[in-house]
Amino acid sequence: MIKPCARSTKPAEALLAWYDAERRELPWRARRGESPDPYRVWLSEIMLQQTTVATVKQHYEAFLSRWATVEDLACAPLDDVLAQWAGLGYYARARNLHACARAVADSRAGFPREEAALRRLPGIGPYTAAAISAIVFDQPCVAVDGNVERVVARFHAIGQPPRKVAPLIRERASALMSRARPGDSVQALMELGALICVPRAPNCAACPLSSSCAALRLGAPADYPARELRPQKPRRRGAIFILRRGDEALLRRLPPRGLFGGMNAFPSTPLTQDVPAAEVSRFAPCAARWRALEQPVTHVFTHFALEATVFVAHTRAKSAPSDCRWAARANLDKEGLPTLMRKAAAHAGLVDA
DNA sequence: CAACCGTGGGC
DNA sequence: TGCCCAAGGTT
Repeated sequence: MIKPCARSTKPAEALLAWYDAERRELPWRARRGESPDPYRVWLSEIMLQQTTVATVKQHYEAFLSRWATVEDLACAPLDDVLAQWAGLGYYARARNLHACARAVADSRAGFPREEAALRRLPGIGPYTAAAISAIVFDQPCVAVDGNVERVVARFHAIGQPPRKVAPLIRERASALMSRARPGDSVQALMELGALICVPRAPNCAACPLSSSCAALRLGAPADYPARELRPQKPRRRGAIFILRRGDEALLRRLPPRGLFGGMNAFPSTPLTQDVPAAEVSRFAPCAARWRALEQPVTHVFTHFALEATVFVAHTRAKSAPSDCRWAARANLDKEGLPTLMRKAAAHAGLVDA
């Protein structure tokens, strides 16, 4: 923590007062006067990585009721955790979540308090380590997420993209925190970014920091933070192969890592490569009378857009290619599918959209 | 360290 | 519609 000069105390206090009055009740947030549960906060922080509060709310309660403690989660089979995670995206998070639960449960000491110790656990990076240490254990850690970057960049009218001036952002964020209440200070900064200092049209009239905000003084709060140049998103083509055996079994292939790593998936062309229609057939899992569905499925990932033709075929063969396995059609929902694969299954009339 | 890794919603 | 953004981490 940076020792504050007298002038920086004021915005920090104003921010805390605003937070005390306006904070949302969230499923993972301790109520006033109650102490936070490390497991609940950790689980929420992992889910919230690059994921909106609205989306997390749809998955959080079900996850928590299925595994109420970190020990419960540690005992669960990884496949169950991945299935429960289906639809949330960034599936490496689920594998790291499970590995982290096992590490914490094995330690017999619960979650560590210190930022450095938290940082060593799988799936916990700089932001999450600081957030957990501050929120759960009220340690004076500075957690810088996208919200905090935006609030600080505006408050100080910082012209460079946040990634290029990370140490400065961190120092300025620290100056906006109260030494007396680190956990609430961290949450207050993020809450301000989520509710008031929002990306497009910030509600400066309702902002507790407006009287000292440099970007507002310049008349252009929405111009901060500076945007990074983004390369254009490539468009890729490919195919997804759904092989049916009678009415009850479907062929699956589980990518070991990378895109959809560990997740239930149908055989496909390598989706991270562009495969023109004329070349997709050589990626079919076996020879069969493949029928292409009329409309391709489209799906937009973070770093590329995909248009995939869905092929369907029937077989009576009981054997499966070495890297594939047969799985019951009835288990599709229970086992969980990534959204792209769910789209393909829905296209083929196998599940509801 | 830049690339990779999902998904949904807002405008 | 296409782009931006969301409580980022890993390699």
